[in-house]
Amino acid sequence: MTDRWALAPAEDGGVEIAPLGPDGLPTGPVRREADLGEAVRGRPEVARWVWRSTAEVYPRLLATGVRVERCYDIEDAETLLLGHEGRYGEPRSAAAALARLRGGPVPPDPPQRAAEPGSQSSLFEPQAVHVPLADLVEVYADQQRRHDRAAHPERMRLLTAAESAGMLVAAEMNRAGLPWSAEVHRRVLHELLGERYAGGGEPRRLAELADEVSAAFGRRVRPDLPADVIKAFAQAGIKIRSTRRWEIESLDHPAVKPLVEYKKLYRIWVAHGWSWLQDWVREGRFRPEFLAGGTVTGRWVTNGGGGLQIPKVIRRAVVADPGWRLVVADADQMEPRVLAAISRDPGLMEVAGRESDLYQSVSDRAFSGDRAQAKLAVLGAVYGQTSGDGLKNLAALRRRFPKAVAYVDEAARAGEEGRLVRTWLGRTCPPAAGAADDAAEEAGIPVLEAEDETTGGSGAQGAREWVPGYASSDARARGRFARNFVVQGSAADWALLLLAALRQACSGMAAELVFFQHDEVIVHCPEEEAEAVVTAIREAAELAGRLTFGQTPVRFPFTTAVVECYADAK
DNA sequence: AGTTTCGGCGCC
DNA sequence: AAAGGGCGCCGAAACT
Repeated sequence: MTDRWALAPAEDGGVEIAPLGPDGLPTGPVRREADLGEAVRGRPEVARWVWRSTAEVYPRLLATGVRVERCYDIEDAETLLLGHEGRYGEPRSAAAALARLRGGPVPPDPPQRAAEPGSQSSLFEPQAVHVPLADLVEVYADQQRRHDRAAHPERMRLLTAAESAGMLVAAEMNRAGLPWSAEVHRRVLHELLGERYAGGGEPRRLAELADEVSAAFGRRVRPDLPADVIKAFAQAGIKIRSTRRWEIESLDHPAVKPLVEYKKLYRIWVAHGWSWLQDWVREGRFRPEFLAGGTVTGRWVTNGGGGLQIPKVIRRAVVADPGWRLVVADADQMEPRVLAAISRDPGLMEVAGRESDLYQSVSDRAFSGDRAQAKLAVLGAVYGQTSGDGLKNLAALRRRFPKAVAYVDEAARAGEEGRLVRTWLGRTCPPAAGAADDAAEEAGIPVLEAEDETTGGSGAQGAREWVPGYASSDARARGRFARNFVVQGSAADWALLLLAALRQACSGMAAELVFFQHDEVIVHCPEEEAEAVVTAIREAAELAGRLTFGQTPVRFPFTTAVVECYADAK
């Protein structure tokens, strides 16, 4: 069961396949077959399929009813390996990797295309450069050798395997879709926003709130225009820098209440209103296009429909099919648990070794029981808070959990200095653009930004004014980024292993993974499978912890809920 | 007229 | 009281 085979769809619609040996090179001749689905379906003994791009191949396999257990995505691995080697920005396509191997001219990557409502256009990547199987396997064999040269070869192998598994999960989720009741969604919209008026203008409730805002100012004000709102407050003798809610809310003015309410509802209307429903929900499913590893930290993104930003009130529209349930599972305090696992801070590991509320335990030890302060301190340490109560709390945290804080401090310092920063499994933070520039600026030397090639480098168009303190604030921003990167990214490493294990556990059931959001997963399953799924999630979480971080006392508990409606999960 | 950036806010 | 990390999305404003 250790068979690995390489696969490449041929340009004429057939498929090329070849068995691979331990070195990653073919052990037999490349075979051509007419049908992609049959080629895979007829070889259940293959334990891992090696291909250029999961997004190219797997949706087509799924469309013919074929699932695979494991794969290896060469272009994804190329991206991770290049990053690890400090070569961010080099073209990552298989064609480029092949050209580097052979010393030829390296082709730039084809441009990405945006998703369009209702289509799965970008999944098929028709613009990608075709690489024949005989060439593709050379790239693969070379990548195997490059894993050996990584800082931690075993972890790097786990990373590329895990992200390939994530891509299988993403493709399967894209196919399944999130169960969505358009009827419930419309009911929620009507309750919140009132009737729609003909002509596509604001619904009744928004129009009323806009009138209330205008009445409070004594003149016509459009609450959706920040410039208009700032001017209106200025005329009322109140200076504000922006119209952000936290800045508005503290003001003493009769317009505040309807304005804040307007902003909240306006957001629902424009981002998840009737036109969103029209664009993104088909046949009882919302299909955000999940993209594994879509961010530098390894978190996923969705392409289209704002799939990872579904407002809480709109989650009432996520409803299981009749007789089915949603198992909604949320990792408890994932980021501080991951920080415990990667920093090996004894105190934090002890706290994270229990399943009980981690923030409460931290507050008992360092914040005299004030959970809110403890949570603020932990998140501040992870996000790089630099002012306010955060600093005071950070000092308390540092006294009790010195290794944990030192770990993120060191990441921040490395980031500021432009050194490579990696997650636990080896995903590497891109070096900040202009790191060298900033070093120069700190020495007081004005620096020009990179010049636009199309201007021929003649003008001062790209010049940046030199401002005292500017460069160091930029460096600090890179520090915050790197500080967060090691925690958020290592959490993403762990989450990939979790998904892979959960997918494996569900493979014999009707249950399907339908949603994943950083530390939260939803499985859609027949009611009678729900308890088995809950168990599978718990076991997958612990397995992922061991696989990712090795021997560690840190636990990764989940809060799970078996519900018919997503909104009932919390 | 078409494209890019900005402001604001949703989620974690 | 004041504001730190990662994203996507929308309309308006600011550009070419």
